[in-house]
Amino acid sequence: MSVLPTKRVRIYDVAQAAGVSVATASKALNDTGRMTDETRSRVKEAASSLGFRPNAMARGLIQRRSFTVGLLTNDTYGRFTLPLMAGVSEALVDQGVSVFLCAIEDDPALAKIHVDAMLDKQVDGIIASGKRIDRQLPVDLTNLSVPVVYAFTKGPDDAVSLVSDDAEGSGEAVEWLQSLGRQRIVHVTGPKTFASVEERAGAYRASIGEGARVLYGTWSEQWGHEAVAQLWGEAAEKPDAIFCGNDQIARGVVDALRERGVAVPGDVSVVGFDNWEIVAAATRPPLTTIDMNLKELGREAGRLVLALAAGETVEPGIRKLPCQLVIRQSCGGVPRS
Amino acid sequence: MSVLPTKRVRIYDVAQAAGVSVATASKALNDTGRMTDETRSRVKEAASSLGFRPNAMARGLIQRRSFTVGLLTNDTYGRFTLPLMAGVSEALVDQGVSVFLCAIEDDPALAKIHVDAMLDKQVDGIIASGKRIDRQLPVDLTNLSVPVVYAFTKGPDDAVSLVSDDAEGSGEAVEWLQSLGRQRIVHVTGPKTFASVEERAGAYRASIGEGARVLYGTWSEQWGHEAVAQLWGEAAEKPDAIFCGNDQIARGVVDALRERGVAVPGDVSVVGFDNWEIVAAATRPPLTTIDMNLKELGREAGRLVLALAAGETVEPGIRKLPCQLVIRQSCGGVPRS
DNA sequence: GTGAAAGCGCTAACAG
DNA sequence: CTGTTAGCGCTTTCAC
Repeated sequence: MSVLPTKRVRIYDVAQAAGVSVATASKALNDTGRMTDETRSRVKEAASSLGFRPNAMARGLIQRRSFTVGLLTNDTYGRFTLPLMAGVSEALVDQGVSVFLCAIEDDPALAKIHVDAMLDKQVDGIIASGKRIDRQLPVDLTNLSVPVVYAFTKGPDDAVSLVSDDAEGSGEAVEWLQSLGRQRIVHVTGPKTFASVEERAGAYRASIGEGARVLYGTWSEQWGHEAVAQLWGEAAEKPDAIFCGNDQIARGVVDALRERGVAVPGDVSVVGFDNWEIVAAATRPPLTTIDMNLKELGREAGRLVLALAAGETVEPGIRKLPCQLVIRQSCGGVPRS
Repeated sequence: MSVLPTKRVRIYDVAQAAGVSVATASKALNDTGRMTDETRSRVKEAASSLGFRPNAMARGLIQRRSFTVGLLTNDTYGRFTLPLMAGVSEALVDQGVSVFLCAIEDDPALAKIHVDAMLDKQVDGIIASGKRIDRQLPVDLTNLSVPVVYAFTKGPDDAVSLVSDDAEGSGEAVEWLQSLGRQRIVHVTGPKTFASVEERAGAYRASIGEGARVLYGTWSEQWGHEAVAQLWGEAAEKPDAIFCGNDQIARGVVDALRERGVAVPGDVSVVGFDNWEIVAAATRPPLTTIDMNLKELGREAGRLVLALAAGETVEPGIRKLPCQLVIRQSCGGVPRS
């Protein structure tokens, strides 16, 4: 593994090859300054034939920006962070901006190390993200010298924040169930302590009105089973649809229903939340669920930090991005055009 | 969202505050050069009281290194990349090295853009990783000017590569099953076209000897169900253990067995592969499985790329890192001390 | 139109 | 022991 001593070609070499000064070369390559088209293209040709690539550190030192942003997250599992990261990266890559991924594991000390490292490296901005919309990361990101955008995590009130619109997603789920003719829709969801749980439940109640029923539990398949046992253990008329707080619960519900001989979607329609592929697609039948559009959220976060970094003013506050119904087979029905 | 114009404090300010020259300040802070302890600590105090943080770009420009490495991956799902990334990051964070995450989605053009961007940013090294041990990334990383380490993806023969030891993991699984007294162990795995499938199957056959039986299929729960249908549909004596090629197959197998009234682990023990938490822990009963120690693999990759960057010589070739049996409940038995 | 010179913030010789 | 000097590779006034 010896590294060939291929000297990097500097702008100096390009200038020399093109027979101009370094200053002119710089201007030619950056499409700034004034010069004959001939000179400009001669320099550009020299550059490309030499394979010149500008040293980002030298350039950054002057321009005081690094074409780099940091993505801070405590979502070790990556379930939420990964699509978000993909979106961020996608929005930034053609601007030449790279992304530092910093996993901080809820450890304030680690978080500080990462933030300091990013600051030292002169990141143009930071995107803070997490696994819960209603929790802050264990680090103070205010007064940083670089702009911060909060995505899928709680930030200060005067910050720029991006979250998925849980209420809207919940509305889509219920609406779909109703459009399929379902009348007795129960909501089986996670712990009351999650803001998104209450947000989704609230929207569910608002859509259903009279007869709304919410069962709170944990974010597990296990709870899906228990909820079904509870509902089907009652004397009352059974639900004909169950809207679940996430895909794991939904999978538990579907499995439990099948084990009881209840047909899904024949007798009961089930909707999940998250569109976590590994869970939703493996369920029998595959889950119709709500996708939070995390990738789009990431893209938007990327665009916003960049705008902020460029000095543009961005209205602070919480932006809610719409969710999207993903139709598979657990409800019956076919995708709307 | 206005950015306060907090001027960054430069080493110049520290020097002035401590009443020394910039050169001395630099030496004091980097613990290089010679000077009285008094001077050194006076400078350090000045630095910390001013909240001085060196500008990494300026430093990098001189030292020709950026304290940054790039992690290239085509594993969009993150199932393999995330633990790996966590390991890389963990190994590097206290060396002050940050990680660029570049998701390239099997797109050669995108890959090139990312590689170029990393090179422009003077990364100290690149770690190439993927979702398959036997496939190369769609980009040529040879002759780069920075060291490259391949982790969980195929690299050139003379490169430094890190993979999990599939054969060893397979051996651990079979050994565990045998130590539990299982006699008729069948291997249900993925497509023959995966090198890791053949590697695991080969080791399985070697351990079992006479009576080994391998069923190839797809990496899905669905296939787990089908395999059980096939095995239990035969007249022959049933297996008393099934070693699966991954956790999804194992979950399918366990579910299918339960649906047939076969007790797991009472009648049949099941072992998975991957230790993908969301699958392994949600299976009823939770899966005993083989963990590929991807995080450790990431740590090692981080260490190696840094060593290479520091000019150390690292023996090229493929390093196989051991897997680890994770005992849950699908086999019976209790963890060995 | 083009180039000489200054300098981004820091480190590394080399003097003193 | 400490300070002066010279850059790292690039962009950017400002003369010519």
